[in-house]
Amino acid sequence: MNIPTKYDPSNIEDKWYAYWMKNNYFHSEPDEREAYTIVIPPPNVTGVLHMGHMLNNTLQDVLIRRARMKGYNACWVPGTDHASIATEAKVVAKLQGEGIKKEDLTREDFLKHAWEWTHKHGGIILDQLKKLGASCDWERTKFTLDDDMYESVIKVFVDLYNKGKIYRGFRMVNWDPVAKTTVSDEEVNYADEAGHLYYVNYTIIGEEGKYIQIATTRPETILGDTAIAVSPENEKYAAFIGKKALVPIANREIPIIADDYVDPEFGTGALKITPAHDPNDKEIGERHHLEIIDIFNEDATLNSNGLHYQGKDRDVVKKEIAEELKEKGFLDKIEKYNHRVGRSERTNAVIEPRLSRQWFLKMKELAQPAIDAIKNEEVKLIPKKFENTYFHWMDNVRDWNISRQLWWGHRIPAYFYGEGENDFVVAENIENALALAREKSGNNNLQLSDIKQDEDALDTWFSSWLWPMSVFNGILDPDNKDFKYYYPTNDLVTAPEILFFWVARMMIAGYEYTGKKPFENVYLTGIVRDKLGRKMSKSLGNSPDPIKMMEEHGADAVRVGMLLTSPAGNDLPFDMDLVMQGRNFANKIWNGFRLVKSWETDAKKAQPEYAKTAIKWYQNKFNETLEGIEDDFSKYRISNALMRIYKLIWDDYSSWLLEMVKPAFGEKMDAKTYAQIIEILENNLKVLHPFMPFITEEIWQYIKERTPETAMIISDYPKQQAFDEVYIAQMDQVQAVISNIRKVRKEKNIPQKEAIKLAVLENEKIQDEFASIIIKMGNVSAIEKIKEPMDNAGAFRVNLNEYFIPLEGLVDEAEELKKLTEELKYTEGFLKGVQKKLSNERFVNNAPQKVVEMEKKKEADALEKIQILKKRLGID
RNA sequence: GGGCGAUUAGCUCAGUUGGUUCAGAGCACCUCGUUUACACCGAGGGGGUCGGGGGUUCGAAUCCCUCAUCGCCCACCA
Repeated sequence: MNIPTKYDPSNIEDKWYAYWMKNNYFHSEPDEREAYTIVIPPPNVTGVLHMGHMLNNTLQDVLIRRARMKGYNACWVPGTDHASIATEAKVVAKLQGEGIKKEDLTREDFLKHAWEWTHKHGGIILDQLKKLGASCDWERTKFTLDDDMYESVIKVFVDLYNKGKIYRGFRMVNWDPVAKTTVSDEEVNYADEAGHLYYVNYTIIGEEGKYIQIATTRPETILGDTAIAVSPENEKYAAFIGKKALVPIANREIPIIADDYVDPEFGTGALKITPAHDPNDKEIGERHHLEIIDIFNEDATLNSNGLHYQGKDRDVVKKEIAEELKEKGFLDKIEKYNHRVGRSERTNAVIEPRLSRQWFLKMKELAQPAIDAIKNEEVKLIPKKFENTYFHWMDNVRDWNISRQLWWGHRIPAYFYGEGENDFVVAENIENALALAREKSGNNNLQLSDIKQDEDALDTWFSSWLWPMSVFNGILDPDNKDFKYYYPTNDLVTAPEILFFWVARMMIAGYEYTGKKPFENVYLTGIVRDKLGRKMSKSLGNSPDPIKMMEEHGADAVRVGMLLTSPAGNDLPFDMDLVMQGRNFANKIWNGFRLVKSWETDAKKAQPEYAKTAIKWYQNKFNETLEGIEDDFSKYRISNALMRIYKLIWDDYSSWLLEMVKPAFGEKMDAKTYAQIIEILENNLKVLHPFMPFITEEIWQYIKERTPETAMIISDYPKQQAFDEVYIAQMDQVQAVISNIRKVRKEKNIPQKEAIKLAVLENEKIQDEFASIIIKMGNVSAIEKIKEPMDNAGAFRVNLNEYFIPLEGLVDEAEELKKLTEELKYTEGFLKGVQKKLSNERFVNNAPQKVVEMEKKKEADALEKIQILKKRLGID
């Protein structure tokens, strides 16, 4: 067999993914084992894989593969999200490129285009995940617009409506009067712009000659005023509260109210309230049940409420109305004033806040179980620091605006049968709606053609909040086998940005519909950034192409690169160097395997002492590491766990164990050692498999016979066994001795090939058991025990043992003395510190016994060391 | 403006209830090395008054106060 010196993942990775698929290892069906379930955060159906997905899905795959190997029935449900806003925007843009306007299409035609688009681009991202090695149960792939998923959403809407949780109300939207459309918050750019503050007097009814002065940047909205608000703490206006004022020009009477929102220090301390045209005014209006007067048309010209300004643009009106106010004596003064103005990203038009009728879900009560769940740790957020943010948001949760003015999505199942505000019913389908409508209206002559479904679609999150339930059909058929088996799921891996949009809402829905949490642990990843700390984005062009990266360096290398510096909740400063580190690691593993593979065995040969010792040590070390990894995983310190196995394989296994047991050149290895090394290698691979699935599966085939029932991916994870810490510590000493020998070799230019002698002062405490290791690794011809320090030798001390390497003619005595003197000086200083501590009564009395004992041992050791050093220096 | 969090080696980060191994890891860096797995390597090495200041304590990277700087979320003030 000819194994290349460099590991080449390019063919290997696809080969094994195909093999795993062929043998259906990813698929899960309920059985007697305990389930371990993850539902994927569904990516946009037409999206492409970016670095954020890479991180997120690598983590999920690590968790699922580990669970699978640990004997759980592991199920990772993949799927995609219809992403109404993003997808509809893409389809609209695509149609526009073809000269087709959305307004010219019927809903049905538009949706046809949208489905075409979805089928063309949909699911690409899922295929890309396969390249990464994601072991999803592809047979369970779901799309949020699948029929059953759609039905679940509608069922939930109807149910919540019937429970009185869903209502129609008004919401301030960002209205672009040029494009005549709403734009999302993300599409509004705020900037400071120069403007004016107008001081206007409103006369008070019944108080002859008295007026209340307000300051406003928008005098044109005066015609929509329905109140004047002052701070309840503001004594200046206390007498006016409850009275009425007259709106200038319009000559309407409006109440003077008290509201905490008003800052008594700003402007005049009195605020005109225009609920139809300002988000804050709207809220104040709701608190005080104020009238709403909308004065604008779609293009921001004034409507009939604008009186004689009807038909004129808002900016024109601003100037003209200021003039009129001035003429009539209402305008006190105009000040220059800079304020923040929002402009539409698309048209640069000044955004007009506009009231729009929307569907809302009442959140306050629904949210309570989700708050409690985090409080009593039924659901854990990892890292914990997000809990504060979570509570802050949940405690102040607002009603959820669940309608979107889009076609691509779940159409709101509300059916209108008349023009009245309440002439609608909510039902799963139009037939039920008709029956309900007849009942509600009392009109039995209503026909299907008389009722019209709401045009709007639901917010995408209104479908994804059901995801952990609906992927198992838990909404439509809560008693089904799958749902009962897999739900609640175990871990959720997602980004903190959607903690509220998604995670919190899934919890809300979970408790509302099952009474159970949807998942146990929420692992929140960070944002993948570039080296300069910038968020990776298309527009910056700083995001590497993950597919290309995996093709060039292997998915294993990329996975390692992603995980190496990604503690939970921290941003991940991505650097290609990390992938290189992953690639180098793969190569290291590969070559370690090549070495083992190259050894020939001799069944008649007895196991040498050094091999026996080395293997005993490694097995202890392995179990110590395994314990650490278990601990890391229990705390979701995934990168730490990876670092442990990285160091175990690179340092302990490759640099130490393999070198320790390596047979001399031209010699064969004893069969027992070889068999043990193979077992060790296999266990290493198993622990590594969740992180680097491909290379481990590849190497495994050379050391085990492969049948469909025995693949690395479904092998048993090593069980952690007891280990001897003392034995590990003893080997640490041995390794320190070997390092010191190498150091002396380096200083004195003695090549490793040249055997040296080693002497150790008789008082040594290290067992002879380890001598064979020192002899082999240090290329020592013999270890001699001596009674007196040796001259003309390279000397070093490990703990309280002093070693000498005879170096006739190579030793600079003056240099040696200097080193010894320095060491003595340091140790004496150390001793002084320890003794000072121990002579402090308060320390001895207050510190725990264990700590005091430790200090005493330090003191004794230091004293002994000082004696040794002094002896060497000839001081007695 | 309100809330939350951070600041430890050149970089990215550990450091679990204050006390063994408390100043660590990986990468980067420096020196030497083509020795029979690997130069995508080996061996050895240097590097931090734990952001500044003050306090509590026998003892502080760890607890408290304060200042500075930086992030995130929310509201973005007539």
